Amino acid sequence: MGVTIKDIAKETGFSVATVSRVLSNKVGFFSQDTAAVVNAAATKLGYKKNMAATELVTQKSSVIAVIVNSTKTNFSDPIIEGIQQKAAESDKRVIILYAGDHDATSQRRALSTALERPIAGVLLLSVDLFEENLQLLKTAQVPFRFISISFKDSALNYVASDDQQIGYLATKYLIKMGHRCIGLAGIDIESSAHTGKMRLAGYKRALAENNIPLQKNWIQTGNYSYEAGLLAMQNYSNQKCISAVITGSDLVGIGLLNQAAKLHLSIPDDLSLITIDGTYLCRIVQPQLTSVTQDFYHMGYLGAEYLISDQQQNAFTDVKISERESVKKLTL
Amino acid sequence: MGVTIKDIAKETGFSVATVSRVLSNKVGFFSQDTAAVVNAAATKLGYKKNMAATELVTQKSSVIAVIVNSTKTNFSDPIIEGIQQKAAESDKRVIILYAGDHDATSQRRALSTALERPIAGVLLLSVDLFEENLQLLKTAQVPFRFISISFKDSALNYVASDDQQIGYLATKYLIKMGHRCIGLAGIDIESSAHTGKMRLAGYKRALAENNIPLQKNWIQTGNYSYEAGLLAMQNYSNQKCISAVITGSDLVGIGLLNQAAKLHLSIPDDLSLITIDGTYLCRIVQPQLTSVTQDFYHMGYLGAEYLISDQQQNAFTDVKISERESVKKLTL
DNA sequence: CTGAAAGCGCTTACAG
DNA sequence: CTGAAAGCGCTTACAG
Repeated sequence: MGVTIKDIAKETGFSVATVSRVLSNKVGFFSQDTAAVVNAAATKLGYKKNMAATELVTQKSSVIAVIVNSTKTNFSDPIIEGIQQKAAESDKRVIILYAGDHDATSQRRALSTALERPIAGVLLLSVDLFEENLQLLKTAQVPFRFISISFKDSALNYVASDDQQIGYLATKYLIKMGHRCIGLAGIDIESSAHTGKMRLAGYKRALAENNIPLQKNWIQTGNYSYEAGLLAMQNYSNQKCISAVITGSDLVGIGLLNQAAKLHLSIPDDLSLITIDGTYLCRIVQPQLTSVTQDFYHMGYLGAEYLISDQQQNAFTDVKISERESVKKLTL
Repeated sequence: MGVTIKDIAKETGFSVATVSRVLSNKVGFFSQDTAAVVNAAATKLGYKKNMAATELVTQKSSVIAVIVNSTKTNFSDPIIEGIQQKAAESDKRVIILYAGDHDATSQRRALSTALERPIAGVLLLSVDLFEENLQLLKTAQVPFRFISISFKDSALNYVASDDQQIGYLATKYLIKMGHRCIGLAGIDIESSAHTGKMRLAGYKRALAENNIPLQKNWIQTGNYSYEAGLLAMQNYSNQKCISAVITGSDLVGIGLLNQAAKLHLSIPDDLSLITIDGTYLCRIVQPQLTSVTQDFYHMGYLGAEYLISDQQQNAFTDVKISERESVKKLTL
């Protein structure tokens, strides 16, 4: 339908080969005069290159497919920005595919959409791939890398935060602030959930190092959602000992915050809160939430960089404590 | 690199034509026996169709490109879900392109990425296209439609909320609740900003119908951001008359809410708030924000439907008042 | 510097 | 029901 190089060839009298050469700027293969004529014709006719054809013949593509969970969490945006930045620097394009919310069918659909055309690689943003879909990806002969999710077996490449360190840092910070009864809420520690288990391990390590015996019901598992936060706070409300809680995501933290208010508990006077993620949500609630902040932007940037340069090793991006208003220093 | 129909032809002894026919399920053009053999070989070899090639020859595509602003607003998710739903029903695929935040360059990059390959159409989610990029889109010979943004001139097709009605409904609701000094905050009413001007028009109409003379500083313009909300509240704080404010987005509403707290003003006791959008953010702040709620999911669904079926008319999706906790009934 | 030709992976009249 | 052949829009050795 659109105008093709054939049209330009006809218009200018040059062959399609020559037209192709100037349009794809194969320097040294055409004169400036020719270039001028061809380019003029191209803009005159409103030519737009059909990359699909180019990709077919060159057998390579400059598009990176990013698969994202349409999850309730909200940190994909800075990751994607980081990816876009790196992609722009490397002259790659990026397309984004939504993989639903832990739904095998829509996960497969997203993956197929990406894999059914030539692509430079795929980046998976905190998507927990079903086994069948992982196989699909592996057989595709396309480089891929996970972002914001890490794995036990290092067969799968990733760029993520060190979840053990996150759990450790959060706990140590709270201890430093004088807390000794510390909850951990809203994380998933089922067998396949590496993230939650690592955070738990870091939490336990910090506790152990400070000779604090872990009480069983300090841990309130959940799926990182707002509702999980609500529920966790409900469960903590009859444990008077607890003076601080680490929450698995900003939304969990906000859930605790709001449920606490309902219970007439004041944050941080009656209960301190430190949340994991540190997205903008921390700053739009009252009180603002202190957080272990992940460097999502850099995670995306680095993930794209590793994918593009075909590096094989994994990487952890930095995390840091962002002190805001939800943790109270206890003086004994 | 991957396995092609040629490989399957070789493997099975059939011609590529026959292989193609069974693989793309041209019923009636092959026997069940043949199909069985070919399909077996396909799965055995791990065949994956190269849609780029298919699109090249058939001159059509089943992918819809969705261009989104990587804006601070957060209503794209339900819109995209609606699009995905309709796309799945119609056997279309969807790819998403980020167009930056009102940045001409990254807008063009997103558009080019979409337009440089065969696509079924493009959907633009509240992206305010620069003139040059609009021209690019128009010359592409591809159907397109805007979502969540409407236009004065109906040359451009859209599915959106009726912004005039939004402004009108919000104002009327507040009046019904006994308010007569009503602010309007965080909207953009510059010359090119149709959305803001329509909301303002609705607001003015409701005021006029109730014989309320509009005071000039009731209107605090802004760019729909959290910061705009903060600033607007600051500006309202010396206008004791104002008893209620309509905010241009949920983030603006939250900005007002938090700035009010800083000023020791209690919502809704000292000031009522109704916000426009009604995303999940309204439910995770305290008090929960009453809103004029837009039907983003349906907006996406309908936008995709109109695009696919090539309808030319515009459409408004429903809006409704969701009563929560931020508006107080004034009894005179 | 330029053109004719082959080919990327697929589809589809046309002929059998 | 099946195959040979042309062609989608491009690129790139090869020859000049």
